Amino acid sequence: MDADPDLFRALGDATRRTILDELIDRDGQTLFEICGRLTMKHGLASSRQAVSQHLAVLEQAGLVHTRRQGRYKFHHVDTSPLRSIVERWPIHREDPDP
Amino acid sequence: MDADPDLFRALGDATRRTILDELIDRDGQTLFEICGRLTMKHGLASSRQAVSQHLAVLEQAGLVHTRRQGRYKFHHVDTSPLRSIVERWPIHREDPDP
DNA sequence: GGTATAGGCAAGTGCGCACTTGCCTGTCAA
DNA sequence: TTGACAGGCAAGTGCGCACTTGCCTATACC
Repeated sequence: MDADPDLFRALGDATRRTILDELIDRDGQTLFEICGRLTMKHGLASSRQAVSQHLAVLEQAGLVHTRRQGRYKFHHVDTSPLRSIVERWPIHREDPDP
Repeated sequence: MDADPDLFRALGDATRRTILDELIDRDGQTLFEICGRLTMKHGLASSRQAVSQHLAVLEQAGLVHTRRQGRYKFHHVDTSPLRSIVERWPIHREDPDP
């Protein structure tokens, strides 16, 4: 009945949504880069472990894919899971322009 | 930074998502109708108060509008708030058809 | 009027989840 | 090899949230 609870759970947290924003602004960041930008640009004093767990949730939802390279792990966004939302509840137009 | 936390909070619960499904299947239901259909069709033994609180969250998110008529209160879906999701994170195509 | 129906309000409870704390693994440069 | 750097794992904690419980208001039908 409910397709993917992981997707909605991932979107349920404000910090995770900001992480998505950051990854769209600059794709392929590492964990420490994301931590830094969250602190600098958004004033979110999130610890490294907190962000790491957030990224794990985003990855489980399929919104983020990871790529290992040496001791670095790059994170890439994938917005395609969001399509299931608008497919489940089609957005009817509000007739803004006559 | 974060436009509407209410929207994502509303979508975060599985019962609320099922309520949206039910209201799309049959718009303008009352509280008791929704309770009945949740129990019958989905096996969710949700109490009246629980569903009432769910509807309040959905209404606060703008996903449900209500219309009073006598002692009845009809609930109507409005999927337009979902547009902010795909506007915030545009869905790029996965090239499914070459 | 009286009663059943449809819904609302508010305090209390249990559990999931975000976050911390502490320690461990693996990679690169000196 | 040794140290710094990038990341992982697991147990513990605090709080928000879904749900219950109990009682109250208002509309409709007899």
